Amino acid sequence: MEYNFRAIEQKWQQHWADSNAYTVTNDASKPKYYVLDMFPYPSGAGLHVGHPLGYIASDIFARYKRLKGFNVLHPMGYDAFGLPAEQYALEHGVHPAVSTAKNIGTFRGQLDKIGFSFDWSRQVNTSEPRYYKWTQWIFLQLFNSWYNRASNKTEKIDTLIVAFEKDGNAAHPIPAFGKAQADNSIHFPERFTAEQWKSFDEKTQQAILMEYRVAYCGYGEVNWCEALGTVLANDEVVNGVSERGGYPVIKKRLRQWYLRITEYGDRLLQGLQTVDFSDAMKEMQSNWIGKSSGAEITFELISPSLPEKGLGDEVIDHSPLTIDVYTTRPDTIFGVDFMVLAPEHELVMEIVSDEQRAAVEEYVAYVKSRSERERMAEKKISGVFTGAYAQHPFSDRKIPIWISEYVLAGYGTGAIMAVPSGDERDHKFAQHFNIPITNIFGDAYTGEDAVTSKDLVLHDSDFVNGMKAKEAIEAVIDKLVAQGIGTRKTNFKIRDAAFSRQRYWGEPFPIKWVDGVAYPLPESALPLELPHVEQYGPGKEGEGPLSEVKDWTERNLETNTMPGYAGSSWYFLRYMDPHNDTEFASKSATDYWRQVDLYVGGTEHAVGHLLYSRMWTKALYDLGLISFDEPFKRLLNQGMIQGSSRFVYRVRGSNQYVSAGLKDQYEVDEIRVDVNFVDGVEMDTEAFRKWKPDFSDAEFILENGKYICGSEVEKMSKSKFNTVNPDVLVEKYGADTFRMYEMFLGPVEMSKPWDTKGIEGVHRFLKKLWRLFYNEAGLQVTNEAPTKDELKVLHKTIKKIEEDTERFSFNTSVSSFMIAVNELSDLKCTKKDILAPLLVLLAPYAPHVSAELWSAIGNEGSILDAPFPAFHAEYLVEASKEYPVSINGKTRAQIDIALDATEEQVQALVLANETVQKWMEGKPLRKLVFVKGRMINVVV
RNA sequence: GCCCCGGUGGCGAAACUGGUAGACGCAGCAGACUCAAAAUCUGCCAUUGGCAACAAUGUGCCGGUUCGAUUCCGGCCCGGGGCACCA
Repeated sequence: MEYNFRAIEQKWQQHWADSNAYTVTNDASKPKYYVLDMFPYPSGAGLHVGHPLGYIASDIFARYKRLKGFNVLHPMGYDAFGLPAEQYALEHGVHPAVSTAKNIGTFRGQLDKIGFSFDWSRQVNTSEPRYYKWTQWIFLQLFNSWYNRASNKTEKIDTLIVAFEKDGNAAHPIPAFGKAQADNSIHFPERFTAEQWKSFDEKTQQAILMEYRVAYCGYGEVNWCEALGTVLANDEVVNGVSERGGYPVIKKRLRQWYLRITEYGDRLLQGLQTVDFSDAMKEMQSNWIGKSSGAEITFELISPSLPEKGLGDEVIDHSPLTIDVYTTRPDTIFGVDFMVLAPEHELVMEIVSDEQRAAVEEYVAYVKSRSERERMAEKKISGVFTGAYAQHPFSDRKIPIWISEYVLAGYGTGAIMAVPSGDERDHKFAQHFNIPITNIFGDAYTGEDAVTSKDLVLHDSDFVNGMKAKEAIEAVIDKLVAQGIGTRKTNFKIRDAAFSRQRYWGEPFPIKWVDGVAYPLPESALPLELPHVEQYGPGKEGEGPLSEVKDWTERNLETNTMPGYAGSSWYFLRYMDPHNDTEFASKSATDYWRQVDLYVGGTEHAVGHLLYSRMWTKALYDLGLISFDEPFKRLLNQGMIQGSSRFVYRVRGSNQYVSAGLKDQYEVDEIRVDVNFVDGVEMDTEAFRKWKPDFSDAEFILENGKYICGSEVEKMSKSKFNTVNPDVLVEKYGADTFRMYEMFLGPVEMSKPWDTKGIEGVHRFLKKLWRLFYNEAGLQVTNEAPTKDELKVLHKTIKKIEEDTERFSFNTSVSSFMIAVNELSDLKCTKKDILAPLLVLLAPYAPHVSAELWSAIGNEGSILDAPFPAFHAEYLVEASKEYPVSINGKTRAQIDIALDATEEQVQALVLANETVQKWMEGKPLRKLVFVKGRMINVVV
């Protein structure tokens, strides 16, 4: 009987679907295990072989855990809202709801063929009202919350109102004053008393509360993408252009919704220590959060109204202007030679001298005109002196104040103290503008480069002379605090996340505007359904398409929609209880499933999705809605599968195509060809002629009778003709072969180019496995007792598969299966006691063929729930190899031995070993030295 | 520029806390079966020298630690990824 994979796979996929074999219950009696894939947005392009890589890895692991006796949650769904889905719809002139539904259909069909164990009864789709009802609901929780820095927790906004009524905001200063003012006409002080609070009208009170809300609306500099007609979050902008489409992005001041993720910076950083992410991932996240510590120092301005100018009488008697700077190196304070303000700094126009005013205005205008992209592309040194001076806090030096675009308005205080001898950028700036440099590092500073080491003693630095950075930083901060002119300060690079899009295809905000105040809709109004519109392209400047919907604007509803990451920030919770109509997920469900034990996906979401979901989880945790504050316990990043493109070489001006080895003899043009009719590098010239009409009468200049293509590894994409469709491979070799081959390519975490060539080897393995069971005469499996050799093969394999699967080394697992089948073939093993457990081991990797053979040899029950075979070390205990070694003239033997052997077993084995006996020559055994798990040194 | 990760046959790769480097697979070569082909099976397959047994060399390069280094340490070269005026 032949291995008929098509019939087998169809039969079992049907069987498992009909019997709901993958449906899981929230069964608290079994230990749980949650394996999650990053859900896809259903693009219309269809899958290529790179897409299922992570899904196959997670499927193997989920099936493995199930065999190990866990109740495994392994769901799948669709991230259907957001820019990619909408852009696809726009490009194809179809309504996003229609294209999304169609793409989901295609996607599902492709996935089903590969034989995944997803519990589709738990499927979620972020664009369905019954799902986004709860996205909106969670948004309302965030809107109705504030971050209490004192308790370090997200709390209900009511608790803040109570605090205001009692003590004003003395204990809870506004986190970023002015940031949340959507309406510039409302004014309120930064600090207020209880009485003041009570005296404010509703509008002012609401404006104040907005300054605290975790989800808030305000004016801010946002990344505006004209081509996409929307605002983008920082992580959606790469090198000054949009991540999606590569369109230019400019800074623009707009009304925007934000998430106050900055308040969670410290916890997001600390939480990284409790999760199992790769070092690279943790580093990317901590770089993005960008915590630094130092001091904020107040510099006092020297009044420009100097006596010789004769303006003395005119000066109003207010206290002198001050400028706060942030520095991580307060120890270098005696090296301050100038200060620099960001051109956007609010004091620039106040401090500028009359002589410098024109130059400063010109420079500010110039900076404003420059796009983000230009700034990044040409980092030339630029700046202007303001004509103003500040007083050095500890000496009588006059510090000139400059402005320059190298100082960013959005970080720290938007102003710095410049220490050219201790900072590269300050050094270059000083050199460029010929500002004299004070050396505080003695001989270590040569005048060429700034000294950035923290391990050198300071010179010419008054009370910190002779100290190294660490000590001096403390000394300076102490003195600043004592004099009331500075504080210890921590800063974060992370900014609040822009949470609104001026687009159609997203969750509507459950917010209503009344007289310039945002009010939440009542829960009973959820879901607030996205209205159907015909015109869903970008709307008028700063406003989304919803602003064109009359019914919508009449109800004064918010016209922005939520960004793509809204729905994906909590979907892992919905899988736990997907049909719940009264809660986003019941507490009992979230308490049972808790964190995702294994999350599989690409690294591209490092600073977007992963950070946002971590933040949402922390907020929900603080509010008592779930009982864990990190969503993902362990993260596995699968590598990218690259395409391997093929080229032909057309002799210029002809229809002759020359093989790669001979192309240097001609003047040629390089043309991409579809990899699917190239076998390795040898092209099927007939298929090429048929490919496009242009090539139908192509002639070929061959080498050794073959046409050899050129090749290059690049990203897999349709336009490069290097995509390989999994459907084709599944049709030709079967899902089991495809799954195992994807794993066999190399470590999952590693990026590698796709190469179809080797798939035959894996297919041969499955055929060989099949022949252990069946020959021409039929089923050969017997109930005879296995031999020692057969048991050894089995248990060696159990051990390998278990270890390798646990550490995600799926490629070596596949090799181990091949070795096992080769060895059992050599032993002509047909024993059920060996083959049945082997099938269980194989079931996660090649579920269909395993199930077929498992039932063929008369096993009861489903292989999906068969117990994972137990490993017995005693079958492996025997010396397999000896190596004589001479060390320092003494003879030693090294013996390879079973890993799990007990000490007595080792003793017995060593003494029985022939080689050792020979060396010992009757002398007593002196010492056994374990060298490495399974190796021992014998000292005679 | 800074921070990660990697560099092993013709190719994809393995070697888990230092212990026979190249498992397993692809490609290649030789052979068996066959009228023939496919399928299958067997053997060979790092480099150099040799008919051979064998010998020498060999995990990007240079040096170190060790009885022993792909693995650990120091310095360099190359490739991939991330960050990039964050004071």
